[in-house]
Amino acid sequence: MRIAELETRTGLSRHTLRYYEQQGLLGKITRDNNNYRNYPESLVKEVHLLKQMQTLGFSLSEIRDVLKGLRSHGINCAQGARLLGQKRARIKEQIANLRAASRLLGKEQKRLEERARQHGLTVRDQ
Amino acid sequence: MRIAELETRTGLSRHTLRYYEQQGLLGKITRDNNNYRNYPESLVKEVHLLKQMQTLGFSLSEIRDVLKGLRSHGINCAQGARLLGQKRARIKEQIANLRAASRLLGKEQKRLEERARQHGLTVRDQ
DNA sequence: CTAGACTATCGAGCAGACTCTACAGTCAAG
DNA sequence: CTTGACTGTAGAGTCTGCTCGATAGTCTAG
Repeated sequence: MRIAELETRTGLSRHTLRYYEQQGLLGKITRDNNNYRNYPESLVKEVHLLKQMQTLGFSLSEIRDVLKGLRSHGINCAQGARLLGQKRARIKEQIANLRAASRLLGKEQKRLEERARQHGLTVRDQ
Repeated sequence: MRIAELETRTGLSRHTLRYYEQQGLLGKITRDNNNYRNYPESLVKEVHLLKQMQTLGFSLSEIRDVLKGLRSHGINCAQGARLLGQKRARIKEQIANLRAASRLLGKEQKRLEERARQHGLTVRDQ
């Protein structure tokens, strides 16, 4: 597919897509005779994973490593698997962190709601 | 406490601490007669929360709002509580995302391990 | 053959979050 | 009273991750 399609299907701008390619995040993109990029179908999924990992706080270079691992069919499988294992461990940690933060914020939230009530104000959902 | 102590107790550099203050993340810091900052004990905890939230992908300005909310004793309690509620909602979303990502990576990890085995390689933990 | 849509490269610019350097005031110890 | 550790301000520089603009090649329709 061409860049316009990938653009609409991933929600990223062409600028960003080309930037990602340049940063080695998308692997080798083949070109047509006219020098236009020809993205493989599979990239849509990869880009979605990329975005997801990004919202989870992974840096582009970390994501590059993971995607590289996923693409390593035939070679470096063991290494790729190890890398994914590491990322999963980090994700597990993050979940624990999130739970802790949520608990803490929940406690503070309650406190503030209590105070608000004392001030005669009503707490409304936005 | 002075900046050196806060530095060691939070693991942030003095540069970063002053930067955070300048960005309004630490609230109003009082000064001694010599113009040295005098940080309250409570800041240690706040900075820890700050760091935690940051690893969770919150921006400094979002964190500023949350910390402001926590500090709003007496005023804006309702608003602070609402804000915390919003952040918690976002955290909940993130947990769901993380779970999904972990599942996905787990599947890929298995696949790669399988392939590695086929290639006669052993998967070792790092 | 030309207009318009699409594609390409290259380089500049920008926001966020630091990080560092230069220069100067404060203070306790010797 | 000086030295050295500590503190302060101000401003420049860095790195990441985009984002935009200029300029130019390609292709399809009329």
